[in-house]
Amino acid sequence: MQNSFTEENYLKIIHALSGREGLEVSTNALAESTSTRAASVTDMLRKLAEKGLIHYKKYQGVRLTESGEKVAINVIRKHRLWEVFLVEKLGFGWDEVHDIAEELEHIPSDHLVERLDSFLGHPRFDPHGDPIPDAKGNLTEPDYLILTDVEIGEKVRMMGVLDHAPSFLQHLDRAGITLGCTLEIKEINEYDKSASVQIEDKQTLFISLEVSKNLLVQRR
Amino acid sequence: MQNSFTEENYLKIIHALSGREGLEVSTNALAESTSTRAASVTDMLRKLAEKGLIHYKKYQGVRLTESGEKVAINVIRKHRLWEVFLVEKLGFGWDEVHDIAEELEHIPSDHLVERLDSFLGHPRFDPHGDPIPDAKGNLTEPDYLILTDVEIGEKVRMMGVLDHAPSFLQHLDRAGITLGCTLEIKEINEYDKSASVQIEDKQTLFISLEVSKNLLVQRR
DNA sequence: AAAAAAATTTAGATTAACCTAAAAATTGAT
DNA sequence: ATCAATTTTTAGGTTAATCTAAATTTTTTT
Ligand SMILES: [Mn+2]
Ligand SMILES: [Mn+2]
Ligand SMILES: [Mn+2]
Ligand SMILES: [Mn+2]
Repeated sequence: MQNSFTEENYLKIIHALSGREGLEVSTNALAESTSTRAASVTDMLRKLAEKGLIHYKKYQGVRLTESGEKVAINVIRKHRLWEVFLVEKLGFGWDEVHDIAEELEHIPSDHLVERLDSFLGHPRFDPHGDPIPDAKGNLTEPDYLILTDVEIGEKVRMMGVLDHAPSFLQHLDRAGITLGCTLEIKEINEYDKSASVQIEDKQTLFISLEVSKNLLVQRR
Repeated sequence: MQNSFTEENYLKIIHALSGREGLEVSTNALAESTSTRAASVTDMLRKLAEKGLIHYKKYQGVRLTESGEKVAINVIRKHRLWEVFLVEKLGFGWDEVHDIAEELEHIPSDHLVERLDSFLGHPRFDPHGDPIPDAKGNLTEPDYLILTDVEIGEKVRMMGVLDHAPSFLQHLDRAGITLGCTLEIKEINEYDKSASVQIEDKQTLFISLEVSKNLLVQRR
């Protein structure tokens, strides 16, 4: 039996919320992320458990089974490949692609995904810096740091974002902060923890703590 | 309110069945084409009528309203553009793309369709020779002839197919009959109405009446 | 113009994915 | 360890899209 659109969304969200350690995910957290009520989540969990896609015992939270993990990673692979397509081939901005990819990720042909992957040149990362699982389902999260963990004086390379909201991405565009650019922390303001950051050895500007918390970077 | 996947399929099928004269379509014909039962069709017709997408009076068959026609043509536009993408960019065969396009045609972003159209270079026809409606919803069916209407000795160009079944398309591939190729009717067999046809001034082969009935061609 | 056949609609159910309100289980705070 | 707060589940409903079986309308044949 095929998994529905809705089931795939649940699996993807369970994957995201359980993090790399595969922690248990709570009913309420899922209700929040799926924009449904806890009672509806319970219904769906029973169904997913019956299909062998999650481990579920009442009141104990859920984890993906191997088979559920496989489905989730495949959906993530499709989501991220389609985002690359939209940005690289169709010229969309990185702030415009999430909702469209949210639909495209449920198109079911394996043949399609593999051809799309070739057409795009087997990209390793999506337009937000997130890694793209390979055809076998291997997904390795690179361990970047968050900008708030960088010391004054350090030069880092911008590698990804934690928040994918269009408004955040547009804010970065206006500041000239793009994937791969160089950032150097000049100073950190005691009062509000905002940072003065030099971008690409050019202009220096203030970055709020809110923004710093959502920027993934790499030492260099 | 948005139209569901199912509603879009009904509208597209009503469009196809009512032909260019916009004839009434019967409940049974729709049940056949949608692979559902007549009772289910009746339910859906009531809904589509309430939304103003079809003209419907009990026992009288249906026609699309202007608004329904617009939706149907937009779905057809998306279907055919995605088919061009799959063949031209991803390298699929013309026999492989229909089912995938059947899913992609329901992805809702207008912005996406217009960018896809540009990316593909505003193609006028899909891989099966079917015309692609423009962004304003204009769809002009070229008036091709069916191969059975061509006289002995005439040279024609192959412009499209009436049957889109993979098995038929593969049969044409094996015979070397592709879109745009030249065909000359050498003779017609009295017994079974099969035709001897010369393809691209090269090999001559027999084509059954069944095949001839599904080939659209143009005099030249 | 009946009667028979065919097409269509209505009636009454089912399934997936949701909901609200109430009950039960777990957690956490004294 | 007990009680209150929080979380989760159960109970009972709704809506969209389907179904079968029965009723009704239209069409065709005699
Ligand atoms: Mn996204
Ligand atoms: Mn992304
Ligand atoms: Mn098709
Ligand atoms: Mn086509």
